[in-house]
Amino acid sequence: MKNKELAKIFYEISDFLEIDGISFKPYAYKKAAFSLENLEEDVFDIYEKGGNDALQDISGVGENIANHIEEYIKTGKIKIYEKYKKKLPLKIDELTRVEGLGPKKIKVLYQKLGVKNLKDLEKSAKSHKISPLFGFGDKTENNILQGIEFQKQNKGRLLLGQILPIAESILEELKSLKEVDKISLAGSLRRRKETIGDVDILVVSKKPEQVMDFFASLELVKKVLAKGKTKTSIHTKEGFDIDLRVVPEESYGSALQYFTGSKDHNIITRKIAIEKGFKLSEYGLFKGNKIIAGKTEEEVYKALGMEYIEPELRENQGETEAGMNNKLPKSLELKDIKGDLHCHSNWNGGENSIEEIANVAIKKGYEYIGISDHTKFLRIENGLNENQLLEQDEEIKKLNKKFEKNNFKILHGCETNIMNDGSVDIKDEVLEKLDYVIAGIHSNLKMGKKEMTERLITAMKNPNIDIISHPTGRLINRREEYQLDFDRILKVAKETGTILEINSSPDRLDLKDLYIRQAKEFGVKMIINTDAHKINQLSQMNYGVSQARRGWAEKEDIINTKPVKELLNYLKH
DNA sequence: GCCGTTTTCGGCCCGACTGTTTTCAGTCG
Repeated sequence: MKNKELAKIFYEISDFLEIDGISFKPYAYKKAAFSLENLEEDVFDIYEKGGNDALQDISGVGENIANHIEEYIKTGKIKIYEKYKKKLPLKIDELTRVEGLGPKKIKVLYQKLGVKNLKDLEKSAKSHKISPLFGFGDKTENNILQGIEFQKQNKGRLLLGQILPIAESILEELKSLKEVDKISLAGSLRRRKETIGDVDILVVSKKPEQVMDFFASLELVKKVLAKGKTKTSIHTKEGFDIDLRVVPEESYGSALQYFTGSKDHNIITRKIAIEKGFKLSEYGLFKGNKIIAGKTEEEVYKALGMEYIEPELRENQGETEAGMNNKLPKSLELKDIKGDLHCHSNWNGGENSIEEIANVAIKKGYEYIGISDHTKFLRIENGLNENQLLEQDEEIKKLNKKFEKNNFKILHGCETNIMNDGSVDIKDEVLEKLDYVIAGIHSNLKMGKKEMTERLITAMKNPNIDIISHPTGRLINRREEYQLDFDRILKVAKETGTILEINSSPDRLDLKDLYIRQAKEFGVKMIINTDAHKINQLSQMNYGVSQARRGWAEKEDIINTKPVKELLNYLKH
């Protein structure tokens, strides 16, 4: 699929144009890149079927960009992109990822100091060459250094949401081979960790050579790093590695247990085995030379004297002890989710109508869906004002009549903005009329800890605010959480009956696993929402569910596992 | 460079905040 490659190029062209001080064109390229990125169909196929005209049917793609795409399909290159790369030989994506650095600052840094990449940037900042520049200062220099440090910590790890769909499609391809008897993902991907270093796949096969040959010739392979009978490693075009291992049938379970990890979990389980007079390895659980378990994970855990431990829990956070005392959480499943209360429609910046969203929700088997559009402070998302919210209410009432026969209900909410003082940007008398209210922080993210905590607490004390969206504001690999006294937040959430969101968006996953577990211990209720801005994002619910599982949450902790009547009981009004 | 119930040109990308300035440019959501 070349869509992502092309999107990346257009994003870069957009940055180049911005550096050149050209207005509006960068916006056009960004829009086209965004469309391509989210396109379901391969742009090559679209071109093959309908030519240049079909390309221009893609939203944000006109004559010029269609020509660029055509040029790329035919020659593998785009001239103006090559020209810019020569003129400004910069690692633009690397540099713009540093928070506070945009195209204009990058241009100055390149012209005055010859900064081309992150390494140059760090060198210049450390030797204090940046602060004397016009328009820069001590604080900017410091922020740059902090930004670089943050990026370094996250190096080489991609988001779960980027990798899982690719890995699952490879899994499907391999599964279709008749030589493959059993197959599973392993490693951090199977544990649904929020970021993934590389992908591990385990296979049982009597003809490993054929499986390895097939795997090494997959379309997404950029380079084969190693290829043998039991292990093949490849580097993908997407920039991550996949290891495929073939293991004997009789030790499939112990191998899966071993390669799923985590490392700390494995150390603990091996210690437990030794205490019981066994030896645990990827080849099986042994008593002396005799194998006593290994075919399935279940029998391995059972032989070790514990309940089966779900992969998401295997982080050495007390799961083995809980497993021996029958105290593991009852695992939450995607099918337990009965609705999604954080969805944006085309009334604000979203893409689809309320009716379209409702129809997808019905198809998913949901009992309800909540529409929670942005409100007026967020101009760029076309946030709604009081009057528009009331108009929207009328539309939803009409639609609800239509959907009565489906036993399905649309709930009307909104996602208000929490201002600096903890108030929100919609009047209480309108909030009162809605089924529920979500409130979130979208501005002034760098407040001090005390102020930020007070800001959120004031919002939670508002009797009209039911749910706090993405409570800690992090963007994985890109932005730190707000500074918050999270214990106080949990205390006030419990006191006020405020629900905390587990946002399923793969770059948020906010609350994170650790906080989910804390919230559960505090008795704070949570809700898993997708924050979908278009209908296909409604399918990202699985990421929120696996995050909740990693946080030991059970059905009773998550309010949208409840039917609509019970759900409404958890809200404040 | 794209787009159109404002339709082939003239809008689009607004407003707050930060860090730098001393009236504002750059960045972010």
